[in-house]
Amino acid sequence: MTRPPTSRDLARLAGVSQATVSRVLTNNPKVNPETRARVLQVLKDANYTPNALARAMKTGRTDTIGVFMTRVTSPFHAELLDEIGRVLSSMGLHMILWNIEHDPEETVAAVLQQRLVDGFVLTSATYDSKLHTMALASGTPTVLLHRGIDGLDCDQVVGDNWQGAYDAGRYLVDAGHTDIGLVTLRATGNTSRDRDAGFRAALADAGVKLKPSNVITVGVPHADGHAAAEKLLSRKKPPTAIYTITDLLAFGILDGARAIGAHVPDDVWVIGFDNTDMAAWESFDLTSVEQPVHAIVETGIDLLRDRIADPDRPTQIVTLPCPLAIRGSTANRPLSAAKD
Amino acid sequence: MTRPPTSRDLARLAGVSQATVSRVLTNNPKVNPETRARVLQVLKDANYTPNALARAMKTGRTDTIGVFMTRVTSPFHAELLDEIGRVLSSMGLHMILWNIEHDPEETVAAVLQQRLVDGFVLTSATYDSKLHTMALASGTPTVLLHRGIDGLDCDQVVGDNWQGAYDAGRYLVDAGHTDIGLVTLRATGNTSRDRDAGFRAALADAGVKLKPSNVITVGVPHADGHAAAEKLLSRKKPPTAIYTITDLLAFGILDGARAIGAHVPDDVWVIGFDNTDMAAWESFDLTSVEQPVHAIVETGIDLLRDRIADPDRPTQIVTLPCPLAIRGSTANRPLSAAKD
DNA sequence: GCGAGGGATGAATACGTATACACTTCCAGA
DNA sequence: TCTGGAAGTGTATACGTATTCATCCCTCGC
Repeated sequence: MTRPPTSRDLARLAGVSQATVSRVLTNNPKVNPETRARVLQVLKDANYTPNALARAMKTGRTDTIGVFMTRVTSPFHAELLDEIGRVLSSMGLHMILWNIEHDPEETVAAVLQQRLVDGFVLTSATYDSKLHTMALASGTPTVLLHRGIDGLDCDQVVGDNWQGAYDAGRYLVDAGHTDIGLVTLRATGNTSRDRDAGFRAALADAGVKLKPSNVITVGVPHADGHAAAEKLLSRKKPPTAIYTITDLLAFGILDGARAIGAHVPDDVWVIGFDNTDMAAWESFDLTSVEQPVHAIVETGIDLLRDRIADPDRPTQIVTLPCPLAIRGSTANRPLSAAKD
Repeated sequence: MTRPPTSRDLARLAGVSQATVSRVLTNNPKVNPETRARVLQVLKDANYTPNALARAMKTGRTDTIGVFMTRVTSPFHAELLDEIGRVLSSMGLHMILWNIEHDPEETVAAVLQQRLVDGFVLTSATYDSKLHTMALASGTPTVLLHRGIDGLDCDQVVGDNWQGAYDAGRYLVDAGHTDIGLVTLRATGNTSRDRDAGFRAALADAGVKLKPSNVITVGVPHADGHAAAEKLLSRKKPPTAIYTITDLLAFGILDGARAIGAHVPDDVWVIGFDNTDMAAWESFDLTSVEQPVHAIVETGIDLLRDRIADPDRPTQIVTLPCPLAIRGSTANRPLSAAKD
């Protein structure tokens, strides 16, 4: 037959009622072992799979999680997405992926209310977006991963960006750097904000002044890091170290340095943020503050499942440490050399 | 009310039947303009969104496409995924993403029959996988993007990998190279096979011998390219050019070269395949055979929609050209130098 | 003035499953 | 012997929407 067989078709074949077939499918204990075996055999012979839509409509559960993300081509986001996919599938959950860069706001708004997922994962919460508000208002369980919103009554799992940035700053200061560059982003979310603020705090605490001319605010692409490095390093007296708030920008900075003949780390140290896989590549060999992607995702999905199971539980905000991964872009060297 | 309002609730509010509300929602012309306006107002006031599951169950269409993919963290795959997401969302379609690396075979098999998507996009078809066979057997419209299966009666859109590889080989030969390295993958799909075979054919046609010791078969990660380059370039008489079948491996090769002090392109030329965004980065500046990602995806999704609309139309196989993007990793230089 | 026909709407049903409820059988306990 | 209840199964219904069919009213043409 061209139409896929339904549980009713198979019930007839097995000589039982549709209800019994359904009970077998849901592992309902109230069914005679012999009957169960017979039905299972029929199901198997017919290569039957329950219609997920009908099941979802009846139970109200779709076993699907909606993920909102941006810039999938960015190395860190790709790793984050990969990890989310891994964890969800290990739990038997499907993933619907929405790229909020591509989807117009009204589309997203409609999607939120369609009840076609059991929960939402937001990875790119920003202060100037209403997405998280709308998601919460929809009544669908929601968790914020990677980026959080302070004070929002919503489960959140984020890295301790401020501390990670502080440690990076402290590390540079301790190595003797006093003329330090900061390539930063306009703070649209807590990540960029804290990665900026924590770093500044470390320098301030150490009494190292951050020259305004050493701070460059850019956009997200690699090319912007490239341009910033050229700008900073083509000065008469360029900074001896540059910290930036994403690995992607750091790669651009390394490239920019290469382009104008500045050597890393001899002429300038470079530190990124995210510790993506690529940071370990020979081309970059980048010191970077690590995002505990695995733990963030694992913890976040757990929180989401807990909330799906019990929507009224108190919200939980988890902050995970971001340790510094040291590599060749900041090879330690004598203090005097750094100051030179 | 805590439960989302249904069309029946709103029908009562508007003083019409549920059927009329439904007619308004589906833009059925057989409804009085005044009634339509009144209903629309009520819908808007209630901020109503139709239940996607119920609608899908009734119409048999979910407006969702299932995408099967691997290695999202690989630059090319990330670009492919991004493009697929862009195109689907521009058509108002949702995307369920399955990573066939993570999902066990039986999970995938079950998914294929659940009718929860209108169509499948397979981007990683391999000869030793049954995925494409199972997808076709499920009766759900399916298209193969990027990787194809020769002779399979299924819509396919692929790059002309063979020609692209041939052109790359020809380009090296024309530049005077005679001692050429090939870093290749075990041919699990048509891409790796053709990117290998086309290159070999170009050399053979030109009478340039490919030394067996110059051919290294590796795995997909960056590190494997790195290792291969070290192996090839640490010889007494290393090849003067290396071609490989993915950009990711090429990046590894560039890194490996850097690691042992070989200079690109003075000591060795390097050519990759995919022409990812990263190939243009200063660190790599990689000559690469371009995959027309945009055209592949756009064409592929069009084919898929056509097939959804008419399942019985003849299958179509589209092959798009893969031009060579030349960059600094193969800067042209005098022939004599190349031979030296 | 009357029937035909079209426009607008409501009532009823179906999609495929899960589940509350009713029913039968059979056995234990009085 | 009778009864209560458990085990197993079937019947009926609901999920929320789209759609067929029937109904009603109004207009138009004769």
